[in-house]
Amino acid sequence: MTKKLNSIESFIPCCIDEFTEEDRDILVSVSKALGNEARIEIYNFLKMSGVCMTGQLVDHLPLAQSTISQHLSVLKKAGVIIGNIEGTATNYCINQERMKRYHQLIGQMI
Amino acid sequence: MTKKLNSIESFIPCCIDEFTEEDRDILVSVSKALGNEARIEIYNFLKMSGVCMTGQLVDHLPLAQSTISQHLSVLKKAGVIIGNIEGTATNYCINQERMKRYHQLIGQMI
DNA sequence: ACAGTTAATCGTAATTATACGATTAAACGT
DNA sequence: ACGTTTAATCGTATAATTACGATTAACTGT
Repeated sequence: MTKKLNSIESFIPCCIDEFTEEDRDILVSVSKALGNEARIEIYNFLKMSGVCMTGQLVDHLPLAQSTISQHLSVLKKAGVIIGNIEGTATNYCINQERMKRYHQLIGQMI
Repeated sequence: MTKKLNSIESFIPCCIDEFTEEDRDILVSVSKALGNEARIEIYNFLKMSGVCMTGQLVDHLPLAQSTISQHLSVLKKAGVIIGNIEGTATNYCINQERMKRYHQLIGQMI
């Protein structure tokens, strides 16, 4: 008898574990955001520079401006980075809190 | 002047950072492997049970046996889990070493 | 008001991921 | 030897991701 579900939406975690729905969401979304070479590179560049504008990333990476903007959007949606609009530019920086939480959750998984 | 590269293969990290090529690879591949709800669920189930067979996961998750086998393959390729063939069954467990290293790398990123 | 700068969004093509059922392969029990 | 059990692999459909150029939107400076 095979299962019919085409998605994982209906997961009811049957085993008692220490993760809330929100924890799971952080784990999946942050992992997904970090699971790409360009985004890891963006993250590290951001970490080194503290804060930087999209333009600097465009200069640094061999990718189109629109592609980098898309990657920044993914990182932002996952809460990994924060963007502050300053005039015509946008300054990005790492969301330390979110990353600390992610680090903690990975720690709990070991 | 737009860039022509269609991939990120040729990245030469221009900023001095503490990550080796291998570190980056661990970060990307483990993140990618964990960036999926079904695989997080598999991971947690594996963590709770210590060791388990594919069959137990098939019973636990609302997914086809082939799909779960595919997810296990992704986790295995990323080094997140280890599979031991025992007769007709395969016993999976978490690769503690790999996860510890990943945890450490995430820590370095904060 | 208007040209310039910066980044986001749109439209789209190509690739990769996710899911399934069916089949195959390997080891076990009788 | 033969059927059973268990998990991997194959073939394939659909969805999501990744990349691009073009366009749009918003703020600056003159």
